[in-house]
Amino acid sequence: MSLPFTALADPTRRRILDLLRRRPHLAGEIGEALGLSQPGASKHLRVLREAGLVRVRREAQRRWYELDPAPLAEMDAWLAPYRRMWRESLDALERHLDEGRGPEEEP
Amino acid sequence: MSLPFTALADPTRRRILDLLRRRPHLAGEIGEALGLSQPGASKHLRVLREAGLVRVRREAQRRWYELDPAPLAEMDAWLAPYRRMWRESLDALERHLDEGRGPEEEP
DNA sequence: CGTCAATATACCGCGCTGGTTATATAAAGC
DNA sequence: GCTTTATATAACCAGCGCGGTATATTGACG
Repeated sequence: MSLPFTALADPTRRRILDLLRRRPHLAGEIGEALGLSQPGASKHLRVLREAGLVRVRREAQRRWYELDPAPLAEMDAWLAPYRRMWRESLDALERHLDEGRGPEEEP
Repeated sequence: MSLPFTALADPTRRRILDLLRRRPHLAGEIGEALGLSQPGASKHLRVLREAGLVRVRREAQRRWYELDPAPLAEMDAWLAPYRRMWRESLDALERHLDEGRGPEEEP
């Protein structure tokens, strides 16, 4: 359960997922899009693969990487009980705004 | 924006947040509850503080730590565009089940 | 003021990570 | 079969992260 959290700790890997969210990509495309060395991209993709966040489809020498969002659902499940809490904060802010005053500091 | 992701990459820090979700805790309570050395707990709490995930209230020598869920909302915002995707997978699974067959492998 | 209690910081060792360069693998094309 | 193309792995290195022990800080209390 911990794997997706550690995989997403790296901003480069989050950018990779943001790419794959639009459409599947070749490993090479990903590296080029993010300005990575070829082995650098390959290593990040391995981490994402082992976290179950991407799947690979072979086509000759090429590797099509595509997103598998299932582990993100686990993260979402972890977040769920907290969601209530920040909703409450936002609601309080809205009530404050409804009173006709902004949330600025008192002078 | 990256700070909450790296803060949550560590399972011990996620457990700390799970504690704080119920009620505020003293630093010492947290360390004891998780079987950490006192400085170990203190360091994790610092990381969470710098990520904006916890606030501290001083009371004599004691420090009450309480959750601030706001940065989790940022993570949730990052997750949002993916949510649609795993929902689709779940829907497909449900349709499959509705057809009267489980999702097991074909023999 | 000295001591105790609660927490934070300094420092250290080590394993993991992210990045690189060099090399291996695998398929395609000639 | 050799070369090119696409990707993966190996080997190496710098640096960070997390764990611990030792020490500093801060406030309460006598």
